[in-house]
Amino acid sequence: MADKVHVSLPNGDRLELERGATGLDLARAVSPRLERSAVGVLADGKLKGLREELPDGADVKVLTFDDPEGRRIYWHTTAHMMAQAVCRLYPGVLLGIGPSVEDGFYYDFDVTTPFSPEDLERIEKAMAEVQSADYPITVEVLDKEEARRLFKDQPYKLELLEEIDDETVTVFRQGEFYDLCAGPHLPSTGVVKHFKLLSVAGAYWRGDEKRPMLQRIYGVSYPEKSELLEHVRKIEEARRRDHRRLGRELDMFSIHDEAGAGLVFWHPKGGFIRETVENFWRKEHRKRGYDIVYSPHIAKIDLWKISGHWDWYKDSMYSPMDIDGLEYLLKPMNCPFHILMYKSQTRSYRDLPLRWGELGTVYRYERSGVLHGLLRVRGFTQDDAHLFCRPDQLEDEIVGVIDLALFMMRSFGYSDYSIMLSVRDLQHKEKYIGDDSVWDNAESALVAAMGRMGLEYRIGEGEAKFYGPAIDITLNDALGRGWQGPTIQVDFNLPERFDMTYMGEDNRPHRPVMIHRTVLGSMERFVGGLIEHYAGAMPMWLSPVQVKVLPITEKQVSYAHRVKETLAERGLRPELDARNEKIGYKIRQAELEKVPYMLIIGQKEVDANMVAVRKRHEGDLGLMELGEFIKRAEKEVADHM
RNA sequence: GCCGAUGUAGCUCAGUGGUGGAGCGGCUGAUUCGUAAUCAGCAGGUCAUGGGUUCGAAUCCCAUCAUCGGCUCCA
Repeated sequence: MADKVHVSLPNGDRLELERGATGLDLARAVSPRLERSAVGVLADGKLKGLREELPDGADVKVLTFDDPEGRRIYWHTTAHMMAQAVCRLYPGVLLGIGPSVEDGFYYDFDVTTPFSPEDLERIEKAMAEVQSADYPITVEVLDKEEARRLFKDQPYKLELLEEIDDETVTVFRQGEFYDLCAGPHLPSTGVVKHFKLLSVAGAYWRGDEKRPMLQRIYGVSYPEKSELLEHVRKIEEARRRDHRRLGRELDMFSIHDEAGAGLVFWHPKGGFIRETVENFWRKEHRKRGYDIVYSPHIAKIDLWKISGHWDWYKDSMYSPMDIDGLEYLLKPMNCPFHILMYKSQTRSYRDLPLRWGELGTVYRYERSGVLHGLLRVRGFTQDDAHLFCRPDQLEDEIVGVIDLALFMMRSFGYSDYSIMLSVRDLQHKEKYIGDDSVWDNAESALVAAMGRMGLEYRIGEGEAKFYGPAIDITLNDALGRGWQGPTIQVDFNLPERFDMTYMGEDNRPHRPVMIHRTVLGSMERFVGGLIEHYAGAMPMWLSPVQVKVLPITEKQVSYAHRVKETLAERGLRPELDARNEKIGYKIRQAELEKVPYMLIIGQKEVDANMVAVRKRHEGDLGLMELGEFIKRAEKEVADHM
């Protein structure tokens, strides 16, 4: 047997190492820097720890914290360190699971008394001891019987153990701590440099609300202190942008105990934003061949029995109300109404496609614990639309919807998004309604549509609902956070249930395809998202107040008033602050209100018949003719800046 | 709905069993001021709601409602 092994690096280089060489040896051979920053290895696509032996002939990549997989190893080990600390402080604690997540890690514990924020500090201190002890992290392979004995006092671990198919399992040890874990992990606990525990919350064991509630501690860790500080700064930035806070401070909306949780009151300023969004939405839909319809807020329960919603979603619908001895429901969605309208006359193949949009207000019962500002409410207005088309029109319609969706996103300043196509699980075709060929055609129409538009997307196999494939777009906002954006859902079910038809060229009835789609989601959620995206500083076209006219003393008030009138006549939205306050005070207030422009009017401006322009966040732009400022402002409005 | 925390003036918060406070905001007055807070005075509270313990409750106990962080859920 040769005493050397060879591995290939990502850049194509081949490297010769002693047989038995580990990832750590490899990193050392490449560079001292890599040796310091290495956290794991990807060998032929499989994650390995740095202490594991490298297979001969493998394609290997040394992972650092900068690789997503490397980060996960780093965080996973930090989770173990936290568990070790918790075990030291709370003897008898039962361990749940402790994985890495998107931006950090957590570990679930079953403890008699829940953790308090002060406990987190104690646990951090104990973690620091684990860190400085720099325990080597070792792995051993046990057969299940040995593992059962090892974890005899850890019922949650025993449960996990029974679900593992292999005959053997791996256990990772660091100091006195050991955990059932697939790994991999860092070579020792000293590798983790900077960590912080962020929050504690209840979480059901295995996410099942019928199982015990465990205490989950979330945390994050980084190799560099500056990265940890940046992480904390980002959390604070998110707090600063919270639409609930900004919504109150900027007088946009309110929610009242007296009226009920999850029910939104739009104040004039928030109402303005919503109105502007809605008007823009209507105009764009008209341009693209949509008709706009209206439907009632309540209807007989039978309608939702036919649609199937009553069976599926009874628990999140409000109780029926009795009207003349018949049961009526507050509508949780608009689609049955649009279907009734469709069926109000015989449709010809020549009528299709029909595109009907509605800003439809719906009510859904959301459990009390999930309500959240504008983002999760009990009454909301969907920017709903239903398209009814022939199967051969599906692809074109999908292209049209995606194009509209992306146009709308761009118009509101979202340039970063990702797309998912949800299709059937081919292993379980029986779960889906509709013929195979209908599904095949629809799925390939969606694929073709995205191909035509040159879009990149992920495929979510088995993610489709039982009634049809879908396209979902996730937006990333200014902080890089994901938001649910446009959704496009093909539906084979409702046309069937309502027996919708159109007369074909062959003079026989055919089944139309139905597409549900929303581009903004709901007005509540969308405006809430906009507030956070722009941190409350809305662009000109969406700003309820665009210009604050600020006279320096009483002497300039009448001139300032004329300036304001002129702006208003040009269709801009000015406000005059003629209060008896110093100019610094008025400016400060206008800045806090996030008004895009301030026009400061002193004696100098009156004498010169000019205005001094100040831009939000930027400061003094100097003197301008009023006409010049108006041109600038109008351009900004038109460009959606 | 579940676990935990919280609820005091419009807002942010102090007040741990003995006569409810501050700053900001509001109102009034003075000041007439040049790019992020002028000064003074005044008003403003069923201490979330309901019950209980106590001579006495913002404070201790119970219930309810709501909010916050998560979990679960989201047609």
